[in-house]
This record gives sequence, C-alpha cells and structure tokens, in this order.
Amino acid sequence: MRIVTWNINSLKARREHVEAFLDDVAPTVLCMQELKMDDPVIDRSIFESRGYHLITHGQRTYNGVAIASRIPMKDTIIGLPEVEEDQRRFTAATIDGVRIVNLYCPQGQNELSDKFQYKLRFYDALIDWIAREHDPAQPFILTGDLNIAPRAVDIFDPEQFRNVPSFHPFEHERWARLLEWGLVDAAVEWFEDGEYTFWDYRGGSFERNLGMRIDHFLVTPPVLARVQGAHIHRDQRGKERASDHAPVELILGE
DNA sequence: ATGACCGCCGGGGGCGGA
Repeated sequence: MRIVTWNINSLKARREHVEAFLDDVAPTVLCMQELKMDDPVIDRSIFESRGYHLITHGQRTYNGVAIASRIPMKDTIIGLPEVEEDQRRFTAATIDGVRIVNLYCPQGQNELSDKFQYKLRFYDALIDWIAREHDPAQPFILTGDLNIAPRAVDIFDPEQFRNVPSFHPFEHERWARLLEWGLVDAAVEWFEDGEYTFWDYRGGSFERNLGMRIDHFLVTPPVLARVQGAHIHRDQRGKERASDHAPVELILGE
C-alpha cells in the first residue's frame, strides 16, 4: 500500500496536476488538504473515473480535506466538531485494516494571534481524541499538513523561526505528547537533513531550498514495522502553477 | 531577502497561507 499526503492548495487551481499525479504515481491512497471548495462543486469524476473511492469534507475559500482510496473505506468520519471548531480540517477512514486520519492543522499566523491559540486547542483536542478512541498497539496513521517542523533540521532557518508558529516550543510540546502516546515519525528516517515538503511562494524559496518539513506520517508500531520507504515528490513543486507543498509518500509492505 | 508569491472572492484591493 502506498499512501500519499498532499496539500494541493485549491483543487480548482491544481486539478490538472492532481489528475497527472493519479495517472503517473497512482498511489493506493491520496490524502488531500486545502481543497478550498464546497462538497457540491467538487468534481468526483477526477477520482472515481480512475477507480478511486472518495470522501470529502470541503469548504469554500479555506481549508477542506478529502481522501481518495483505491480500496473501499470503512468507518469514515467527515469532520470532528470538537477538534475543528467549524473549520473543515478532519477526515478519517479505515483502509485495509489501517485507521488513517487525514488532517489540515491550523497554521497559527504568529504567537500573539488568536489563530495560534486555536492551533494549540486543535492539537489538545486531537490528542485527547486519539488517546480516548485509539490504541497504540493497533495500526493507526496520523497524516496530513500538520504545520509543525519537529526538529531544527526540518526548517531552513531555526533561529529565524524561534517562537514562530511551525517551529514554536508550544507546538513541539504537542508533538512530544503525540510521540509519548506511541506515534513514530515514520518517514523521517528515509530523508536526508534539509529535505523539505513545503516551500513558500515568496522570495524564490524553492529554488534556494528555503523550506520546511511539515507534512508528515505519524504511525503506531504495527504500521512502522511495515514501512518500506518514503519519498518526497519534489518534482511536483517545480512545476508551473504548483502547490507550495510537495506530495509525500509512505510505502507499506504486507 | 515574508512589503517582493499565489489563490481566494469579486470585479478592487484585502486576507490567508507558513
């Protein structure tokens, strides 16, 4: 099973790139974030014509998440109100016996912003829900645009981002709690330092590799034992009209 | 090199993103 997470930054703007990715890479599961469309205007045929099942939790202008899967999805959750607070950021499904949670976590703007408080509440509610409803001994994947660079090597200038959202100690405290519960950063060991998943549109960040690793796969030990590799589809970020995020792929064996 | 880019809505700039 090959699982990809990709913040596509508007399905409308990225339609052709998504279609080409499905045709060329053909992942088993594609978790998407920032669709920026309401459910009724999402063209499901993009996915269904290629043999994918689809669950969507769309939202106009901002946010919006979806999962496309070649394998039928069970026990789907479309939004978790106590976590999202009316912003559409959460989908979950069980695929081939693996519980997959696809998230678009808040960014936080700056540490004095109400949006940063919302980000911290989002993580607190998420951690409570995971601990209450799940068991680290079972196969579980938390993926998506988590908007946290966990280590100094996961961000191009950790000094500049000291106490800035994406690399803030309060976020690292939440990250540590996820790991304490039993999750493991499954992709990182397959990457070199300085391999990122996001580059800002401004200032030629991609050409200069001024990026961050903020799109992740956090998995429980039964999933970790199946990991055969991970790959950042960096070529996607170099295309014309690219998303500012690259797709990240996790490869699982039987 | 985050005032410097991109997508959104709406039909002009302002907001959000990270």
